[in-house]
Amino acid sequence: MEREERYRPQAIEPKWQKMWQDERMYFVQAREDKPKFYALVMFPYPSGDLHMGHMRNYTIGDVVVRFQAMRGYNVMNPMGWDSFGLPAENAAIKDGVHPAQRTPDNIARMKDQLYKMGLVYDWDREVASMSPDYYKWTQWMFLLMYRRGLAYRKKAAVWWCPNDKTVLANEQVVDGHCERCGAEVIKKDLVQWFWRITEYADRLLDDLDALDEWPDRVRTMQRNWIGRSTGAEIQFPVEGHDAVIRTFTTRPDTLFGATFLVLAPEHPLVDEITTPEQREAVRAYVDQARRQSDIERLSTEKEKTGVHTGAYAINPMTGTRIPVWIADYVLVTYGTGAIQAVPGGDERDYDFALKYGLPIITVVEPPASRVASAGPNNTDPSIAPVYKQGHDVPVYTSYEGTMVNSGPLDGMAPQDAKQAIIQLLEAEGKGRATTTYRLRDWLISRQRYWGAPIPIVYCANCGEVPVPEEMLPVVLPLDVEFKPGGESPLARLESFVNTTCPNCGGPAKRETDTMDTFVDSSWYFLRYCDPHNEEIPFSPDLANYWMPVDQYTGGVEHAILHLMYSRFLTKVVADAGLVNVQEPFRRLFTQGMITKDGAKMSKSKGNVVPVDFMVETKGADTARLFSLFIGPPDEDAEWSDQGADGMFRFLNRVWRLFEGNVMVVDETGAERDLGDYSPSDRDLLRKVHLTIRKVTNDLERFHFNTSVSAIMELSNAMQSYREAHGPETAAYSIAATNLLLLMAPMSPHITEELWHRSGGQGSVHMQPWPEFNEELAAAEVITLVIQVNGKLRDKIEVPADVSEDEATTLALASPKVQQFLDGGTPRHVRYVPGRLVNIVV
RNA sequence: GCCGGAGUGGCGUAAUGGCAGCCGCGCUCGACUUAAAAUCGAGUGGGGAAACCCGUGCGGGUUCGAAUCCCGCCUCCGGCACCA
Repeated sequence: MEREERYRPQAIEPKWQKMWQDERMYFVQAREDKPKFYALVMFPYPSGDLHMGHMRNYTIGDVVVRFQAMRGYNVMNPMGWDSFGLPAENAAIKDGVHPAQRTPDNIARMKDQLYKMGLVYDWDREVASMSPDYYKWTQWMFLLMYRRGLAYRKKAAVWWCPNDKTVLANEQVVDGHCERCGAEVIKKDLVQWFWRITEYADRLLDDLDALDEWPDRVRTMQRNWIGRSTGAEIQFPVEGHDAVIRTFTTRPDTLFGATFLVLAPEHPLVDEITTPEQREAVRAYVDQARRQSDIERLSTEKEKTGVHTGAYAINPMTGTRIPVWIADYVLVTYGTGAIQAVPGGDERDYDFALKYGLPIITVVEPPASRVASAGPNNTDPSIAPVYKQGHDVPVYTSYEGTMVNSGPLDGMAPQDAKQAIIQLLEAEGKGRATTTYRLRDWLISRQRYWGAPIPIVYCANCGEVPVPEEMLPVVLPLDVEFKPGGESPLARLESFVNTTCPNCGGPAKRETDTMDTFVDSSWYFLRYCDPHNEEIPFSPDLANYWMPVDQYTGGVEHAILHLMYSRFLTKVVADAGLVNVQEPFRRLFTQGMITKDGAKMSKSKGNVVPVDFMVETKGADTARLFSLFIGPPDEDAEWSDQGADGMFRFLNRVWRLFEGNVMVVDETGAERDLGDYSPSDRDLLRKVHLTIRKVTNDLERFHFNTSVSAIMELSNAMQSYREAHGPETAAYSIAATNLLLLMAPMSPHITEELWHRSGGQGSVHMQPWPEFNEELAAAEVITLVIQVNGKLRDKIEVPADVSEDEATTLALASPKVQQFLDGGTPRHVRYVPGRLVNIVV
């Protein structure tokens, strides 16, 4: 290599990018002679420009791909575009450029940026959700759902974003605000399309247990979101009416303590049972509840309020007449929208009972030990009974204790009483065991333009008719006025709306809502397996070969929405026999954000570090390596231009390690006897093999920051060796070869360049991953730490195979130890082989 | 309130029962240079002249030995939250 030539990434990176692309190095087919590895990074929304925050994600994915390919896997690494969605439509409204025009431009720009970062994809598998070739099959998925009874239309109170002028799924509402634009959402009664994800709630929950290569955080979030609780539904007849109020409770054992019922203000029976005397008060309360924003209403700080309907219900076990109230702390959307209030066993009911003077009965007597250990100042009713406002009956919510005042349940433990009362209720037809979920059905219709049309027509004769498969796709028309106005812009396009019924041929109207873009992204990983199939969404054989995704990488912000919808769709597709995996993503990695000036990079904040800038000034390898080195990849990290400069300096040092006549070797292991190496050769080879072990383990476990630091240590060792012995030794060649191989997945260009310059055959990326050699890594001399009373006092060099007796004798002979022994004898000596001697005096 | 996760030099971090601070940033000094940049070298937790002492959010505990394990707090981040 020319001595004077400097490292100029701009001169070498494009050359190798072109080579990887021209040689189709990462384009793959299903084959049986190699194990498969499906690597996937969440496909991006094509907003146009990528910054280093995005690049951390794609770099991680690329390292996985190149690493697993070197390890001999048949690696599929596809890329595509989540190209339907609101931002393009909103931009179109603002400046008149049609999304169908703008989006391909954005895709081209982003593709170029991915290319310049040296990211390698199988571009033959590229998909874009906006393409009719793709959304034809998204519509097919809708029909599959419809056929299986999982797609239905109903009028419901749904979340509406007044800014984006569309409905939102429950999952897209965060703290009462639109997940996308941040506007406060409101409730509207609308007829909408839903997918019955609740039917899969149990499977979605139970199968989480088997996803042991997912972060616990994500699994916990999904568990919370599904929110399964088991209990009982109990029927309370209303006095003087045919109506029966059904309540849901997780504590049916406390039924004998139910002294009133509470309905949500929106409960359908409210009007029917309210007495004339209470009509005015009830109406006022309902109005007031409706006017409140959900944020106000759901505040736990607020004092509980309610009003008596005037009606009474009968406690089915005691026969007691108990009043029926309405209160806004009961939610119409959860359980049955009605509860049995047990003030003695529930703090909310207790507060409510105290405020309105309702009766309180103790049904669970706590063990004396609990009361004693909680002490007199306890304020937590889940620990011990609490007497609020000096009332003589306490509230106590724990399961521990004995049933009292509960007829046949008296003396039982609450857990046993729970089973017993359910049996009694079921025997008498007054209730049943049941399970409820926090999870709601997935609202998939949107009143917006830039999405896949829902393939349904409405016929005056036949009613709701699914568009037959052979007539797909229902093409999204381009000549549309996309100003939103509360209904889909498609509704104003008569040429789209008016059609004929596929059933009877009579006049019909098309559904004008489009699908939530999360539908598009819930199955794209299946399409990648067989992206050009024109007959079916994907061939089951190919999907069965590639699925599941072995490594899925993306942002934790998708922990609930995208990841749960994808799991749901995969299960439905599996139930239909199209693929034989129940879970789409075997291993999940959620990477942290890169911040700049303490905030997420965004154009509006002006704190982005653009890809083009990084590539032009320091090169793709520096950008890649620094984004891996910046910190643990699952945590957020702050971008530092100075840190990136440091990484550029490191690559310059690596470059200079190859100055002079440095040759890489084909066999990366030792091809000579250990005895032929000098002691400093052996030291270098030891470092090489320790680094092979460290980097291999770290890349498997996604500890990229520590692999980079291990590689830096190796390069420092090579630098020292080179100064003493020059670069033309066998040991140095072996070190140089392994340095390039270990760095190749992370900094692919410089390694490819140096590999070729140093006589390497073929691409560095097609070489086998280096093997760790235990023998070469073994040390002949080790440093033994000597502690006195657990504190470091001395270090001695000893042969690696030193015996305990020898080590102990050497340690006791240390002058430092003698000083601390002060003439006495040690009380105790502990030897940890190969590590330390601890002397207790 | 409940459930997770995290608190270590000036900064990003490393060490998950055995040498606290690897690697890097920054900083200081030195070499090269007319000079600067680049590069290279030395140093860099605090105190102390040194021996040594102190030090991983706070308080206790287990252990020969604790950043790491246990108990009790504090702070920050994320999720859920009047969910019956």
